[in-house]
Amino acid sequence: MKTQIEAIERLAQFGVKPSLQRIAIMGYVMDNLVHPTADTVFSGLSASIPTLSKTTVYNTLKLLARQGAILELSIDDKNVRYDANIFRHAHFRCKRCGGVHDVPVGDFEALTLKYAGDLTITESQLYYKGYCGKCRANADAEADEEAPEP
Amino acid sequence: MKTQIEAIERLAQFGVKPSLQRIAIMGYVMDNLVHPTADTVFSGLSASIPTLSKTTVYNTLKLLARQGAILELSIDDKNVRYDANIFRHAHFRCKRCGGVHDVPVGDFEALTLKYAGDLTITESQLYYKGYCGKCRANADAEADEEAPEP
DNA sequence: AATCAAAATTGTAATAGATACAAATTTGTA
DNA sequence: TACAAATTTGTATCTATTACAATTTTGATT
Repeated sequence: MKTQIEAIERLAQFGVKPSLQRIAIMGYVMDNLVHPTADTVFSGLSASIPTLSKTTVYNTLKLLARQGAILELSIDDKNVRYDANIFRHAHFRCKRCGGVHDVPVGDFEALTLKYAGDLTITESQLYYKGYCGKCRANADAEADEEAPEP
Repeated sequence: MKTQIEAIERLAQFGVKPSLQRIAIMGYVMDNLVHPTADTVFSGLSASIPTLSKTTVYNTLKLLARQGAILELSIDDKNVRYDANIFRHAHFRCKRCGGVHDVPVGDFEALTLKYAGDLTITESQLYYKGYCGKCRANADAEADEEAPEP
């Protein structure tokens, strides 16, 4: 982990007491900005921390999200995904391969401060869905196979 | 169901062949704009259609969403929710009671037409999270009990 | 250093939403 | 009426997540 110190700092910044496991989990999410699931985090760390429990990973990720140290994404129907990039940005999910990508959005900020009736808004997420370049190409190729154009 | 004809029309509009079950499911989602889950739809219909299978409900809702006749919301970590209101609007989820509400958003439109690199965007959803009025009040009351102010 | 309570971690068992799949039924057409 | 295609059903299964009790670690106090 190249950001161990940063992980500890991030924990401190959001009021989370640093333990071996918490530092490792925070560090993993900061190092792997591919929106990992709890299972991915567990798999990635269990080699270096053989005693690590999956429950700890689940609990810690939820704790970190609750404290605001990471983002919890619900863009994936199946798995909750986590993101250490807490700067305002949107997410895209390919409906074919399931890959989740960051999408910078300029005026997202304008939409996030709204107050709607008696609802107190604490966070906001903008999700896009569609097809990534690779899957787009594959889908086109398959469509050609079904109805070949001479 | 007061919108049976509208349900059939909606199915036709999005290229879904009407069957007894599909009409009922489409109609239920149109009549109950509370973002029901598959289980809610099943419970709501199984009285009037005793033979209805839960698998049919899951499959049909997925089909309707795929065809664009309804929206599939992933705002709830636990359950997928469905919305027959296919006009552009945002959603709010209370982190305490789990209730999902509609939030009209004016310039959401501006964010949805973006094209990001090689990503082909087919849909976009804006989610807000926080506390609804009722839960906000309850949370405040509980906070007072813990640290009473004389 | 020794003690002890609080906090954190672990492991197992259970829950529940969703899906796979094959059998049964319905539909539409020849 | 016959028959293939489409739809529905029911059961079994999968898997992400949580509950919970036991164990371990931490940190303060003597």
